[in-house]
Amino acid sequence: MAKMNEEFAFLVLSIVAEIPPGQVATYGQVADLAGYPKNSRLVGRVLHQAEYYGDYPCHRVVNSQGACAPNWQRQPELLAREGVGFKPNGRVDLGQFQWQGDF
DNA sequence: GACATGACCATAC
DNA sequence: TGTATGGCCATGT
Repeated sequence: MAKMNEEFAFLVLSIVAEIPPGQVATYGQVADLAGYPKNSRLVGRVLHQAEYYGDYPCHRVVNSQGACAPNWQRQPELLAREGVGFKPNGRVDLGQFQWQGDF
């Protein structure tokens, strides 16, 4: 498919690709950087299709709670491999690993 | 074309 | 602090 605004998708993917290893970004953050602070849902949409668009570190994007995709078991594993630490509750420590690359 | 769903976020109580 | 509600937009049926 990939019929959504490629502009938005490209921005999101570009931002995701700019996330350094060992760090993560939230959907809202990526959406804001992409210029659509309200379209955080579309970020998830794009990320879901990210592999369709190409190879992007979509696993470095988590929700506001620092939790990974509900049905994506691979994500925490990839993040852990990147060096991202997880809390006992299974969520990423945003206060320590959230990407601050654009502020 | 309309309805329901979703890898969500922000606000309100 | 935790739950509840509204809003945004694309996708699939």
